[in-house]
Amino acid sequence: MTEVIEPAIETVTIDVVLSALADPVRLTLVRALDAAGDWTCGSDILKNTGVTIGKSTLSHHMKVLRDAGLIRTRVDGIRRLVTLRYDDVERRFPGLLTMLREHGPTRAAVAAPASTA
Amino acid sequence: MTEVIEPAIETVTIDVVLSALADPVRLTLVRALDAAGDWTCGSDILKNTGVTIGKSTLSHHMKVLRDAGLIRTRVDGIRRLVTLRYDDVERRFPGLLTMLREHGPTRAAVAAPASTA
DNA sequence: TCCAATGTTCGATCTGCATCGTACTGTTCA
DNA sequence: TGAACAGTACGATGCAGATCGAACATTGGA
Repeated sequence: MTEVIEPAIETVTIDVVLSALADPVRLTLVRALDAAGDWTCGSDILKNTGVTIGKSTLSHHMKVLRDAGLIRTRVDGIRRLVTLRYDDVERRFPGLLTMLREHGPTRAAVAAPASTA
Repeated sequence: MTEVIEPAIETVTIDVVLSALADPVRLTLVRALDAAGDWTCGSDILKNTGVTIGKSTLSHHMKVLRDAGLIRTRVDGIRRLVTLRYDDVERRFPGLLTMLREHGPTRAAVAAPASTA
């Protein structure tokens, strides 16, 4: 039940949030966490999203998202469960996550793996 | 009165917008254009913001912002006047520009140029 | 006790992009 | 005509960050 340290939402600046969301992989992760709507572990996210990156890279991205105040991490036995800090983020940046939700993933990002070629 | 080509706001994706806003210089430019609220030329923006970059770099940033649907450019004699596509952007990404406006520039970004050193 | 699974940390590498300088275009004005 | 000005285009450079692999820590089972 140990909580991993995270910044208070009031201290998070929009500059950091925008930088965190500017990366396509991280954007995919955030959308996946939003869709899941519940505590999810890293390896499951990789399976669900189909993103093919190493676990060290995933760990790096998670840290960026955590430092940006976007996700919360909880230790549960062998794994780290993460979830979107939806309420916190919506309180500080109203409409931001809603925007991501309504403007779904870009076609290219979705159709990329199994194309007709 | 020639208008420089710009993307239709409906074709602009949030991925591109987030990438455009992730750069601190471009964020400063957007805020400056928002504060100006009117057609402004590039060299004036540099003066007003105190940003110290070459004109070719400024031109590059303007192109990124234009391609992201955030600004509009108009040719006026010897100079290019730019303005924020406020209504367009607010229509497609409600709350985004409001968010930038309310969450003003980070302290570090403001105090940087004229320090005590 | 040992092993497999999940993540983190750290160093190395590689790529994308911000920046610069130069050359060039187009415009205004003397 | 030519000079000055505003901006673009392009190639080169440097740096930040995305990625990887290996080593390590921790936990849960067999």
